[in-house]
Amino acid sequence: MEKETTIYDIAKGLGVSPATVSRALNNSPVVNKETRQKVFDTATEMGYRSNMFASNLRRKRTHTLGVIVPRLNSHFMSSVIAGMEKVANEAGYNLLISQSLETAKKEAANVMAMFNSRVDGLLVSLAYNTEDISHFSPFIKKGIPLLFFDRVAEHPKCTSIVIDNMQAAHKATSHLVAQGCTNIVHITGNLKRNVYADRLKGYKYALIDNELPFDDSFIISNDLSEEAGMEAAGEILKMNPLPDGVFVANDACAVGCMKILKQAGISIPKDIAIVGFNNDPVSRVIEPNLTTVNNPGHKMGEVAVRNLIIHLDGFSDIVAMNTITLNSELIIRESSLRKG
Amino acid sequence: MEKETTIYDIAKGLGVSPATVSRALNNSPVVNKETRQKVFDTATEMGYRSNMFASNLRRKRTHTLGVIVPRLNSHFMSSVIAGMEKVANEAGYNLLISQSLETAKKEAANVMAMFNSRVDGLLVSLAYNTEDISHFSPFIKKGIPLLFFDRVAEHPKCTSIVIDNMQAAHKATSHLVAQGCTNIVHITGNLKRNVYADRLKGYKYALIDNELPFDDSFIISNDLSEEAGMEAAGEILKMNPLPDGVFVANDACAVGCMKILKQAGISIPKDIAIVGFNNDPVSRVIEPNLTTVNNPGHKMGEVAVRNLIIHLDGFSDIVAMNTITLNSELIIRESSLRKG
DNA sequence: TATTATATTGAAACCGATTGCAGTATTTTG
DNA sequence: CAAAATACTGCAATCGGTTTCAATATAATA
Repeated sequence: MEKETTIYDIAKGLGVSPATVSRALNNSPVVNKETRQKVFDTATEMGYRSNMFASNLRRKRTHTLGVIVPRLNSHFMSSVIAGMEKVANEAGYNLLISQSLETAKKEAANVMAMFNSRVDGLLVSLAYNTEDISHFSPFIKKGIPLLFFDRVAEHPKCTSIVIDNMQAAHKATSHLVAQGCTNIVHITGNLKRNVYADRLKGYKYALIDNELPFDDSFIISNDLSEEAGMEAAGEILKMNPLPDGVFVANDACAVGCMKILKQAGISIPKDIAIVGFNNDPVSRVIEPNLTTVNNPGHKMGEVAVRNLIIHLDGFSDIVAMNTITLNSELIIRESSLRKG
Repeated sequence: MEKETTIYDIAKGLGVSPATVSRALNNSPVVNKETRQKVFDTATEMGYRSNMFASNLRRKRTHTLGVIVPRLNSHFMSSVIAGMEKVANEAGYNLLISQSLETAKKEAANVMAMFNSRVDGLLVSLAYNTEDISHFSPFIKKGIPLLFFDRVAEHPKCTSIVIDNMQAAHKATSHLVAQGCTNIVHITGNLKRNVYADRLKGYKYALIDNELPFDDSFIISNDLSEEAGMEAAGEILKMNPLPDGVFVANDACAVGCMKILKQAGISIPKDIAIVGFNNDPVSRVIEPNLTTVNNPGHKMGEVAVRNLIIHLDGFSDIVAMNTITLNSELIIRESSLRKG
């Protein structure tokens, strides 16, 4: 196990000082071009690699971004992460990723771990049951940039990256109405999370705008898992009269719901039209194919990291914009098409 | 932006030396229990957090594991990552994750990045077109543990975590035979990757063991995407006589294949029985539900990281086992059930 | 030619935790 | 009571870059 070469070795081998080597390796303009070239040459020759700890210790920058997500293994989230990784990698940043497994407790623990790892910035999508964001205060106090995406929290110092959930839900619901639905059930998650609260609002306003009654008893709230969707379908089947449309806040739950409805002999979309949310791969597999809202996860990840890095590199000391909204669009498939 | 507190601050505030503070914080047995308690108290009181760079610089350990995967946004891979994250987090390790996007070039770049980040160990699943593993030599030369999972490479110094792909494929194929199939097509990926080569072997030996002919023209090789599956279905439809079974090396491709076959009026499983691989969520959504091999991604991630950490913590200086094989099982669903 | 500006380099002090070695105080043993 | 063992604690070097400040050499200007 040979020893690591350091700038001191390079310096000795070249008869210059470590200071010069350091400057040369960092492309400092003050060092002579020939010297720099010589340094680079011997560096590669000796198999030198920079010791990031020494560097970080001195510079107090880690070039590492923390990411906390509820779960890694959903299509949407892994797309987000993929987008983040792409941009971060290109910009020379590392990603430290952890999952809260949907609990506020683990989220708080992860936040502290990230804090102790001294990440340069933190990207967060909140857990299902996070009540308040006081556990992020170490970051806010220290002025370390904190950025929320998808499941966001309001905070004057934090940027949020979202889609317009209300508008998307409005479109989805209006689409159902346009297809002739008048009794539309909405299945949603924890209303403390903006994404679900906003989708509910969009649903509600769409009904109102279309002069349909809004009825609390048409709202089913659960954890949006596939199993929960199956249970929700059971409830729907008991309703009298039977609803003729269902807008579900994610695709997994919509799929579970569809499975049971189909088993019960309901024809989709003829008896009940269904719209999901996220555009997960399953939405193009279930039969009939699921109408859904495309949630641009990959792009969201890219935008989030790019934004954070720009901020870190000091190019936008201006007032960081507080909310960035990405476009999403309704993808209409057979599960909701009752006309033409 | 208040200044960071260091062990020096704690030392000063307590009238002891930094050395004692360091030892106390690391639970060294030599320091007096009362002293230790006092150190811990003032540490929390002053809002101390350890500076990992200083510590890493001195100890030459990063407590960070590198992970390189082909893509993050597949169900299998995100499950693996989730499992890894769980174990790593519990053991106080960080995860540095990057994706090769299935190209050997980016894989090599990521390896170097990991090397320069001085990860304590590296976990890799190879890219689609990686030809040799010479780009890992910096790790091997330096004796930094390198562990492959799923898509592995043979190397005397590296541990591999896999499932028994050959056996799984053998079971899958034999199952098709047991269902009365005699003309079985196999759709596979790049045969340089063990997973696909082994699945092909399993398919082949199953045919032989069941006294069916093995025919090269029944092998379709592509990139296993859903689109590729659709194209493959086109080829299958042109075959004369029409095959009565298809074993596909992953679920996404199997799904694409099924879509086209169904469109063409083929009845699954009556005309053609189908088996996939991985047990992706789509396999329980497509109709008929897809028979597939359960690939325990989450567990694979857990085992990989646990193994690596045990190795790093020096508990298994013995001869590290070279291959760990996890169990997988065939999950039989309607897409292949022609009897009983 | 003397003076000033410019270019390039080096010495040494950091950054913050860890650890070998030595020192002191207290307790145990002979 | 002296000698030896035990229990803590502190000093100071170390890890490997970065950066301030001063020094020297060379070129430009008066």
